[in-house]
Amino acid sequence: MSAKAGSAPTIIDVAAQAGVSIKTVSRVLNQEPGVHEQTRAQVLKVVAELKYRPKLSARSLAGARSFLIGLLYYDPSAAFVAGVQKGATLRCRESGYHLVVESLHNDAPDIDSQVERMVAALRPDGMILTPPLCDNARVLKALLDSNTPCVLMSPREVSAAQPSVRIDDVRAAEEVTNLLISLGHQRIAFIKGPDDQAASGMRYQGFERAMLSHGLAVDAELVWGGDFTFPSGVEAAHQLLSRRVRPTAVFAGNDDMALGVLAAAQRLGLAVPADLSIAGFDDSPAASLVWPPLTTVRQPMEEMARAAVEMLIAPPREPAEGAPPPSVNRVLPHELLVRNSTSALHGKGKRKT
Amino acid sequence: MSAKAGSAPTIIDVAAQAGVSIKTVSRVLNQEPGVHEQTRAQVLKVVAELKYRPKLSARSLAGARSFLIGLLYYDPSAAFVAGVQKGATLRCRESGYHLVVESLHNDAPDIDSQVERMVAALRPDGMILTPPLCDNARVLKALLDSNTPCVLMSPREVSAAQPSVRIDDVRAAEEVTNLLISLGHQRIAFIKGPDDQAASGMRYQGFERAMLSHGLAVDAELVWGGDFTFPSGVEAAHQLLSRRVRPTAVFAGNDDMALGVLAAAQRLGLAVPADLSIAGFDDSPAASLVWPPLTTVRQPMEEMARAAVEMLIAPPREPAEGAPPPSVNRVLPHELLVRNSTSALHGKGKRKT
DNA sequence: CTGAAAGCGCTTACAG
DNA sequence: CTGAAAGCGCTTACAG
Repeated sequence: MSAKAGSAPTIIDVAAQAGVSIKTVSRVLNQEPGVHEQTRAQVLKVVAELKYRPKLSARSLAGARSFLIGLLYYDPSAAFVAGVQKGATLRCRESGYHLVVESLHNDAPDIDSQVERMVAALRPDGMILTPPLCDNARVLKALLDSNTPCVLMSPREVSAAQPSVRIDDVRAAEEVTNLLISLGHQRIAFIKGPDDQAASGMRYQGFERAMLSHGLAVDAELVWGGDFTFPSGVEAAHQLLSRRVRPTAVFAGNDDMALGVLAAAQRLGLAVPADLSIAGFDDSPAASLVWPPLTTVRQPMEEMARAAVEMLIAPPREPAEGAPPPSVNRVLPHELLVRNSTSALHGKGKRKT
Repeated sequence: MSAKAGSAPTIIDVAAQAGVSIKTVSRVLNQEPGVHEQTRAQVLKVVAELKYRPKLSARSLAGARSFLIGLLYYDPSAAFVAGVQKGATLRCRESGYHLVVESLHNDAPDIDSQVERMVAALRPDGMILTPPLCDNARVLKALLDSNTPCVLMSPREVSAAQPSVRIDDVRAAEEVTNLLISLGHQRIAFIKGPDDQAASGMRYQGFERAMLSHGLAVDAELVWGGDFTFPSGVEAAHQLLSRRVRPTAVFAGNDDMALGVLAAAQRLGLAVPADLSIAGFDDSPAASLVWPPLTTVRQPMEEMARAAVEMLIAPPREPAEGAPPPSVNRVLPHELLVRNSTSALHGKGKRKT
């Protein structure tokens, strides 16, 4: 009564061996209620003996779920994606799901068709979008049309209709700025990211808010528009450091640009942080691979990805009586990493706030 | 005769609309020979009109292929994985395949069971393994037992029985060393990677070979054992730079360690490359995000991944009469990137070789 | 608490 | 060059 040699056991083999119907085996495997405890134990025993593993394609074809979660990403945010992917695959594994990744080009003219083809073939139970794809209207429309649930990671706009996971970029940028101010810095330069990235504006907002709340003016001469790349950080540094009165600190909207500032400063013979404090944002791998290591903000990528997967595989149910409705827009705590690229201005020490 | 509103069209809808049997539709879609050109055109037209997309789960269940390629990776090699993943997903898309990724911990006690579960559920048509998983005996055995074809990327050992893709690490390390020697350096230090990583030994071999072939001795005092991490590069630098006669150049077995040397040198007040030349290996993202940018070796990750996918979806057929058998162990060309972290020794200029 | 039947949407032999 | 039938291995209603 055992499986034919050579081919993997099927649910029929398990049912026969356990002396039950395949429906009962299915119930046990899917943790459906209403199976006698003894029956359940017996089925589980046979499953273990036979090393039976339900075939995803059969489950997917017959049922309403595919046990597949899709992850769409666009290369530039590679460091961002690494953490996301780790958290997502681990969380998927815990629930018998699998992660299918797809690398897209944000500017591809047929990007919607690429997405449409992917979901039509795979029928994933959900999709995770990372920036800048999570702000791409054509991608979002293709997903909406195909009725695929998705969670956006750090999207530009948050709406009740669209589940998302993010950190509070404004608050985090405010904290970085407060740190610099508390170190005695007043002429603080800011390097913005590109306008088409959601984080750019939010981080600038946080910078501005902190400056104003400390009665410090935001000098337009000390705000430079970069594009989140290393070379644009180098250029920004050359511009900002040639001002009549030089800034004593530079806060770059992301680490790559901060690294550009660091490289430029070192090339110009400036000591960091003695002559210039530098802060970034993201805690990219390189941030701790330079000297001095960069003061920056860490986003909990893994945890954010886990949260995203959870929202997809266990869609929020009707909240219990009186319980608060589960939020579809989650904000996870970030972490301010104070490292050696920032220090007190001219030995003035920590200023009272 | 059109598909029921709301649900996606099936092969039956296409067949009805085109006035042929589903078998003929299947033939056209799978590019099987022996379909009248007019029939083919008609089917294709209806497919386009209906936006019909075959469902992967149905094809997979009925047929011998799953159209899924698995990518197994272990975090530390994150930078390596990014390129691999991009190449793999793009190549997969060209052939209607999809990439399922799984993040594993190389030391997990149940790693073989994790792999076994994954392949049993997914039945991928092939698997790509990156270091160090491609050298993990338990992973390889689990895959062999399940009869899943796999391609190893840069494995420690190459065998005719096991398809692989890699670069010539020995030759590349030799070239880096030759570069340093041609710049006039003679006291060249080398930082090895950990013994359990295949690349460590090969890169050291290349270093040694180049030194010996130029009549230069490999001074045991100038060889340090690191572990491919940034801190181990820092430590190596402190050790190597405190030797009675200091090295004028350091060749680190990978970029992370080279970055550690760079950071340590800068902290010690040494000018790079004027006082010390530094070379790495891998062209990690950070290698060009520091000042000076690192001289290093680029592995063509994307191309390697594309090659791996190809070996998996189009298994080598019987070679044509007289044609050379397609190699299952491909070696792709690397690229020596000479950047600013290396320069001629004390202005001695390029020495004739 | 349990099961017999139908069906998901394709491909595989097989036949003509 | 084309098609009718069976079947892949599960889940879904439905019935008891």
